[in-house]
Amino acid sequence: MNRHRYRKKNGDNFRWTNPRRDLVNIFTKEEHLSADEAYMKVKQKNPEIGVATVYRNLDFLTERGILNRFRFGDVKARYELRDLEKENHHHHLICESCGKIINYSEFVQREKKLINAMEKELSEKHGFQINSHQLHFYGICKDCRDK
Amino acid sequence: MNRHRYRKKNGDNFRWTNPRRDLVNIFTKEEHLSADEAYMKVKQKNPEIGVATVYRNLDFLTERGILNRFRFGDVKARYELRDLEKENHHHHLICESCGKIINYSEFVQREKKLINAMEKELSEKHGFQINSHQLHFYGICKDCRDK
DNA sequence: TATGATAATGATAACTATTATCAGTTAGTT
DNA sequence: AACTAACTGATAATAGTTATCATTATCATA
Repeated sequence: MNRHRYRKKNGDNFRWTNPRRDLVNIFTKEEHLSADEAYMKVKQKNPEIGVATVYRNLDFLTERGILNRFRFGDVKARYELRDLEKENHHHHLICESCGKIINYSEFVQREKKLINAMEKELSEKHGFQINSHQLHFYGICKDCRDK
Repeated sequence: MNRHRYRKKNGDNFRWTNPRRDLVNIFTKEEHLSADEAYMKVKQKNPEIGVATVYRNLDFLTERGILNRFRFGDVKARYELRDLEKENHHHHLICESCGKIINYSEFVQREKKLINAMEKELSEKHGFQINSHQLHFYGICKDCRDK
């Protein structure tokens, strides 16, 4: 009886551990952290934690659809909480000078129409099943321009 | 006299060397190569070449606007010749299963309108000077679905 | 055409981000 | 309480890239 409950609750027997909870908490406060940045943050709460655990759990959370993983111009991967509500759907402006990342959610409505049409045509034409899309703008942010 | 000619010809005194020529040639034949893949290819023509030279020149060519550098889901960077003519403007479908990259150029007209509008508004609102954009679709390609 | 200046190269060491291994720990189940 | 499997932290290993440095190649001028 409990067994079924448990199984039901978390699909394939994973455990909701402290490192996982901590990571998610951190990403509710700050976005676009890389693995090492996230590692620093968790360490403040739990100094015992190892890097490997952070990497493993960033993978874990990404696979489970809790985090999004991005690779902007940088070598290192960056993460953010997945936006479950459509209202939060957004894309990114990336500053090529300082690396700053800005979210924007303007145009989501207009974009959605186009994206839907594209997904339809592309899947028909290329037999490609589209799961997600990323629209990135690269350029120079205000601060860097002012300098 | 010669001096002026020379200076004029190649802005800040770079030299159009064999490794650079070879790399560009390779990318006219094949796209989306990573540094190590490109290295293998140039080596066939010039076995003396070193990896460092390849990395350096991929940077060089990217900075000079001759190549585009991308980072798809993968850690490694991939390159393609920059499309100078508008007709070649395209984006990418990336298979999350096998890593295959497909170019597509459908919707470029419709997209352009939206992108222009976005660039305008985003630059006004965020003071961000946009230099380029990338639109990537992630999903599963036909071959992988059929398996 | 010799020369001096400097751009570019190749070998290799160093570095950064990430992944694999493994023994020990923890949590959930019986 | 005992068993099992998930998870952890330490650490070694790997992959991709960058830095260093001595040598070579190229061009502009003497």
